[in-house]
Amino acid sequence: MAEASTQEAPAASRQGYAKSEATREAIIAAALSAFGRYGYSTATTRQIAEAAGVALPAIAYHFGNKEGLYLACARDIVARYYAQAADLALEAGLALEAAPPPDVCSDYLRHILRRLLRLFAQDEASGSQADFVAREMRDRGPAFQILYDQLWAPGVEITARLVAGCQGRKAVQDGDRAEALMLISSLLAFNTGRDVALQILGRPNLDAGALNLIDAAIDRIVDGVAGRTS
Amino acid sequence: MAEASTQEAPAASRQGYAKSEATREAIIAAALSAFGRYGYSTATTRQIAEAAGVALPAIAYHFGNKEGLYLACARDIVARYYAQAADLALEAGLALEAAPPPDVCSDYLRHILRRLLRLFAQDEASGSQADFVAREMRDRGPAFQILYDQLWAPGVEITARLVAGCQGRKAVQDGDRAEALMLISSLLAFNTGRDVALQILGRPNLDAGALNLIDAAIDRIVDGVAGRTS
DNA sequence: ATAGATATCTATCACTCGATAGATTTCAAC
DNA sequence: GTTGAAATCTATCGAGTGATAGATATCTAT
Repeated sequence: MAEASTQEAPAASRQGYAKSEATREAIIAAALSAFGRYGYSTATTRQIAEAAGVALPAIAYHFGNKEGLYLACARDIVARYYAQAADLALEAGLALEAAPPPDVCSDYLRHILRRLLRLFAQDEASGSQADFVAREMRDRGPAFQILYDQLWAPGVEITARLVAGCQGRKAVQDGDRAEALMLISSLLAFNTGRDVALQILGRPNLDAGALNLIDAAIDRIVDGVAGRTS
Repeated sequence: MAEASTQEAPAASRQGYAKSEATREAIIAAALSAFGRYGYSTATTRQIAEAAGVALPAIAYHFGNKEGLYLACARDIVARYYAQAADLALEAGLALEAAPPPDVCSDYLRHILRRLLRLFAQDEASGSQADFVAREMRDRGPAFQILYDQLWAPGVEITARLVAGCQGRKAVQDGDRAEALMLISSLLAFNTGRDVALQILGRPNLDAGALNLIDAAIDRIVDGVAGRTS
């Protein structure tokens, strides 16, 4: 038995089945989808194993137990995120050091929110990841601290700094954080509540037309935050 | 056995234990809290029975089964809502018939959103109800259709009509519905995500000061929707 | 008081869950 | 080839779930 429960993959394999790493990734992909859709306690390990095309004990072998798999998913999300969206956040963070004028800040804010919307509405995989994170922020599971510390809190803080910048301030106040939370939360209507949103908008899916519609809504809301007439 | 599974309470009791109705209400209260906090499949009937101070089979007796209890909770929420918040919605609906000027519409919008915020942030009971509804809108459980048809869709539509009115239009467009969804969803940050919001705002609870902070954020966002400089 | 419907309880069933013991297969090193 | 570690599987366990059978307690009508 390779002790894989706490952190790492069972070491660089020089023996055993060749597809070990592929199995690991298949399990994580299936788990992300299942946990994102059904939550930690409702998603079952059998369900995940079947979706991944492996037998049940493969999960225990690679991740120790259900919670280990859940944590592995969280770490995977964080890693993917840093390889995917960190560039924009970093750029905005650097730009903010120079205390840019309000219109630059509101442009950044618009860009970040649009990017976030597409992250939510995008392909199945990204949607699952966003679902996973959003769910964890609500129903504090075992991965809460990881995702809060490494994704949610930094994301809200950057957004809050942009909100403050929109109003010509450099220091972030609690009101900015409240607005940042509300901005991000407003986009969750199209992630978490995608089906309901589609039903209300009377559309079969979030196509380009729907995204444009929502982009326009983002623009108006950001205008309000920035105190500007559209 | 009184067949109570599908709809009604076991008829006006003229025999049997006197506290029957009180038991029923205690179970519903406990169930609302448990379902709101943990969701349909994670909340257990034993947990609910214990919290209600009754034995397990009391649930089956009064509500048929777990799903029956869940549906009874949903109907209870709808009933409470109509007795509680329908006045404001009705008033706004009536006022809208007269195609009021934008500033009147945005005032209504502000009032409704503030009321909604307090509904979310209020006492334990109201919070549980809001949790229940929000959860059902995401994780379509057995009560989805009831709550969608009787609460969510009408609420979004009224909000969308106010958004349209803010922009001087009487006819509701899809963009208005998108904005309405986002406005409501933004408030969910303080219901669904209450703990995270408190942590980010660095406050122990949603007291008057916090509410004022959020009210100000609502004002700015509504200003944006109305296309008005604050 | 007592009969009968109503309401509640104790005890238990069948099932699903996460976990794991133990057999089996794969693959690189020799 | 043979060997041994790594990876995967089949089969099963104990705990917890929703449900229910059947006994018991309560209250109203007579």
